[in-house]
Amino acid sequence: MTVTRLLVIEQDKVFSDRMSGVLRGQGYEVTQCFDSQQGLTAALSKNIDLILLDASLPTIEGLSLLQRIRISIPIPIMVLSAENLEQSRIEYYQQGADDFIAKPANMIEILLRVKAVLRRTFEQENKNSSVLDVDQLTLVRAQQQVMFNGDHLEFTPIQFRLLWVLVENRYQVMSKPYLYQAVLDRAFSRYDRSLDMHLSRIRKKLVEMGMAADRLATVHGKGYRFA
DNA sequence: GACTCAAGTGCCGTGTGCAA
DNA sequence: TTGCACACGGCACTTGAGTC
Repeated sequence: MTVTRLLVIEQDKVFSDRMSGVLRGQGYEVTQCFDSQQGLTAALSKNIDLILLDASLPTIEGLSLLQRIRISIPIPIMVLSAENLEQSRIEYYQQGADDFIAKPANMIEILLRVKAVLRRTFEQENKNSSVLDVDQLTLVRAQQQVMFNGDHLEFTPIQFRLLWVLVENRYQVMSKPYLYQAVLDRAFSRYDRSLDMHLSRIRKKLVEMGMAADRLATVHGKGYRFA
């Protein structure tokens, strides 16, 4: 099971706790640091997938810390700042920030933007490594090919994308809004049943080939999970 | 024979309604 | 709230008739 590790470097403990709580609730492993030195050490020593960096840190201010981390490790960094001036945003982007969020920030927006940055990053990483191999199931992105126990299965482009996202995020509950955006490239609508239909067809095909139905599980009111 | 174009066909994605 | 069956529309591809 792959857990996405986030590092939150934020001096405001209340804000940090709130943000970390929301992120943990989505299954992320979150390390919190409250000053820049501690944050720098954690960023360099731990195996982190994404950093949320407060721009107004004491000791080493945000821009300097961003530069130091960016020189050392190539991971996505999102900057949170109360100073939402165009010039400062440009400076952060120039120094390697992957996203900029103005405070006070909405927790849902932060969460969605974290997901978006991670998605962009992982998509880039996965562009060339295009095979997923999980137990008896093999997915080849280039040929959009699905094999179960060595038997070839026919999937439509959307069905393949949906299965790919679920297998790629194995054990994680993938929310419907996320799947709509990632697979169908449109916003989730409560009464839109398209995704359910695609998932139903994928499940049917895999079960017919001998896969246990509960491996492609529905998490009531939350989304779907492949295990 | 080569080309164009309309009609037919099948696949895919979506919407709706019903049952669980 | 979800799974499923069914119907429908859009689109691409194939086929066959008509024209040059």
